Amino acid sequence: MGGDPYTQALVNTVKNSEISGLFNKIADILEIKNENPFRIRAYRKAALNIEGLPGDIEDVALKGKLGDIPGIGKDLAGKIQEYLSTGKINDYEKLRKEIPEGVLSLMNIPAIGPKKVWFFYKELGIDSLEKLEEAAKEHRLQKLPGIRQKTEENILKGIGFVKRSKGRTHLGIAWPLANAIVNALEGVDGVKELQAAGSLRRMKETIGDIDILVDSSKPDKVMDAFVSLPIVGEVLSKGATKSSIRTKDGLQVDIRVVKSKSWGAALAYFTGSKAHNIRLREMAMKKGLKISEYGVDKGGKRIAGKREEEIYDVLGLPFIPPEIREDTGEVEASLEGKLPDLVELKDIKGDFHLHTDWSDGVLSLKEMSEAVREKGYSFAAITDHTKSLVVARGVDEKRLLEQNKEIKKLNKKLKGIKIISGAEVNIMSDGTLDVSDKVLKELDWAIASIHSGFQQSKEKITWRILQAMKNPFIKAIAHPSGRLLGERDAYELDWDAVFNGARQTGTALEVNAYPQRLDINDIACRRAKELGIKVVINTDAHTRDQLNYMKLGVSVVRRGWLEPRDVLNTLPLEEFLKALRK
DNA sequence: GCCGTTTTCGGCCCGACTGTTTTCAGTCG
Repeated sequence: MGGDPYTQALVNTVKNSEISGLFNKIADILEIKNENPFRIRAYRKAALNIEGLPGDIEDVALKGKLGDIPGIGKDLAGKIQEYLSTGKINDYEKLRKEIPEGVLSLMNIPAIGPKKVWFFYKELGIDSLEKLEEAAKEHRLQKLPGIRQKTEENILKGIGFVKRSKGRTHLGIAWPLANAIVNALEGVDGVKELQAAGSLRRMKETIGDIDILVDSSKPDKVMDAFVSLPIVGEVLSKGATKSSIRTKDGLQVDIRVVKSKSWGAALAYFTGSKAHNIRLREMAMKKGLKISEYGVDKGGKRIAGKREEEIYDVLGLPFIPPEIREDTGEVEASLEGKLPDLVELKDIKGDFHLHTDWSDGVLSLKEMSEAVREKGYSFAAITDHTKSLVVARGVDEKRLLEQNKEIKKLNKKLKGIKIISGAEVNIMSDGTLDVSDKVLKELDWAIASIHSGFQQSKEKITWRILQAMKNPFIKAIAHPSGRLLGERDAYELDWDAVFNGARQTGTALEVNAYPQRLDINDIACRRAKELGIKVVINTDAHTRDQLNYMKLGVSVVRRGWLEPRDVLNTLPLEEFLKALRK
């Protein structure tokens, strides 16, 4: 395993999240114990920075560079070292004896924070979700001062939410929903501007909740319209400038109304990431400026805030696109004038992973071809499943050659679009492909992917992929990690070997834009770019609507800092085909 | 517990909303 930061991030950030998890737990306990809030914040900040570290913390520790991580001083560096060498942090072991694990877990319930957790534990000995639920149902909480019916109800609701919570929602669901909300509120009286912010605007692959920001002279109208939307399942709060609802599907949506003069500052603030905002605020402080969600102040005077660009302007920074606001080097790049010229949807000239009714797709060859032409692309590849994928009615070699002929005929008739005949070839569990070279040779484009044997060893699966890469007709590996967000983890893979293989054989890696896949992910994209490996963004569409997923794929590579030259889809056809010569 | 071209000590972000109060504490982002 090499020491490259991005590969490490992909395969081995286990220690990072273990340590950041422990620091957060320490912070929770200190909070419950009502300790110095700044000490608590120090732990939280350190946890955030460790979680967002682009490499393995063990490597950083080996180089003696722990102190270089923002928020890590002598004490916390010592605790990290202690954990890496002994697997434990002694101080934490002491703290957890004071506050049982079950008590800590109550912090996850909405409406419950450190004060109530401690209060319930101290007064009623409540140390688990179940005990709290029982106490609330028996109205025993109401016997305590400051707790009445409403609080008890909210606690029960919160427990219910935690119990059925499915965790984060993927972009494929959140993105259209946010758009629908924005569209529905656009026409409300007094609304000047309206936009989704938060992790959704940064296009993270999964999001916790949706944040909508509104510039309106009549906030009450916005609030009324918002809580009356048909998607609303429950109104969590409704105020003059801030409201929250939970949709019928359980997704929380927050809305916030600001004045025009604060629009830009609020947009920056609510877009985040938190780590990025902290960096900006720190820079501002050094310049004697103060950034808040309302604007930028200098000596108590407001000097910026109306437009988001102004926030970066006053700091002397070029505008940083939302997708890379993660404090993983974008501030430095901006300072040095080295921000990437990120790929845009309009740069995409084709889609190279499409299914038709020859296998498990819905559209005919002709319908799919016309659908891609409508998307404004000048070329596309049909890549139906091959024979061993029986569940998807994979095509055998004979049918594949027939389809190839059909496509040639179709190309003569169709105007404004060039269809490339291809296939999504199965990588069998023994590393062979289920289509012969003789047939692959007839195709313009073949991608290979794993659809079976997910449980094999890391070495075996890696080897299978490397075998496929060595085949001169395989131009790209489709959905390389095999993960399905919220459903299935990625199979185990030696990513160093996969990246090396891709580089040596000139094989591209796919960014599959299917919302459950988004595979390879943003971090891997950044790694690929560093190594000069090309990526190709494909929708894997089986229907007309799914062609729209391209937007999600583009957002993945944008988060991975990719520029048009890093992405095969941006090339004109001739150059595309030339780039494929292995 | 961290940090430093104002500082090695004394700062460190705070406003909105709810539910309980009768002027405010707790939670959240």
